[in-house]
Amino acid sequence: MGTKQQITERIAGILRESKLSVTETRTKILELFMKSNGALEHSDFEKLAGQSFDRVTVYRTLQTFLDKGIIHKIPTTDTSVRYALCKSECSEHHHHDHHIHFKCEECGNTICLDETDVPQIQLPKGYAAHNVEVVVSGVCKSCK
Amino acid sequence: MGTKQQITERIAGILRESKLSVTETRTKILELFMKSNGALEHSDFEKLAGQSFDRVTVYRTLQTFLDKGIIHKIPTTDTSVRYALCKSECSEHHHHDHHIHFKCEECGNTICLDETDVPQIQLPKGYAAHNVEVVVSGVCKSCK
DNA sequence: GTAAATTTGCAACAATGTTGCAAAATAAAA
DNA sequence: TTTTATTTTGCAACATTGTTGCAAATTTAC
Repeated sequence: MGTKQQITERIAGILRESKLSVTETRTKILELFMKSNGALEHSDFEKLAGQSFDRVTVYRTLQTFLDKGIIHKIPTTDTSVRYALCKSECSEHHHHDHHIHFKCEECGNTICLDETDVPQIQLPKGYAAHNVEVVVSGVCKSCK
Repeated sequence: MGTKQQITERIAGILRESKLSVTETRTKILELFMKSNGALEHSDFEKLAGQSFDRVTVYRTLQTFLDKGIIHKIPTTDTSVRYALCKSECSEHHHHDHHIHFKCEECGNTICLDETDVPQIQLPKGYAAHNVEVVVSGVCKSCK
């Protein structure tokens, strides 16, 4: 994954590409996403960071990242909202979120299965599909 | 769909099958589900009913219906939780939620496409799938 | 280094979800 | 049908989560 220094550089690059100021909070939140290798929900940021972020700042930062296509949301059946890093093909104007999500019932982690494409769905006549979200739940590799 | 009388009878039947007391609130909430032909979220109940339910009662009623397999949740990317009626094959111990959900971007409605099966997903090695949720968003029949 | 623009943190608020408990409604028993 | 036991409801109080305005601090551009 590279040295601390390299990661910080990479993060600064991502932010500049999206025309965002490189701030401490944004850098730390992106770091958490890179380290976590899974989806994070709002409450994770205040815990994981060790230090405490301001709640409002986290909300605003996540919204900004969403707007710029740096992260995407993952559907859940509860009230939590989960976010994950987008791959490089995503941009502010075009989201290629063509992978499925896997939620492990053991460890609770949600991860993006980037190699697994979402299937074609044959809808009834009269329906037009713009986006397909797939969330599989079960037991993940590590918990098996 | 039958007369008001018939519907009330059918609802009472559903409740008794699940060993639940037949109460006014439960009956009205099930009526709303049957009328709506789509998914409902919590705030809908207080609005749709004309009268106002107690918030706590609605929460508890929905939780009870979930436990008994009368309704199921639908994943969303926001903090709202959406519920829809289960078909007859569902029970307290076994959920056959093998249909996909469609969310219309025009009217905002979410409906169950009961005829459309959930596709088989080929997961990477080491992952075991227990449940697959599919939510398609786009434009529905009525809004086209 | 200074000025302009952006971001942050606080305070205050709004919305949503939860728990305990007494009153009311429903079901079961007599 | 009336009485008793069980379940459900509604209220109050609280906890959690998300939002907005604005002044202070930070970052960027000059």
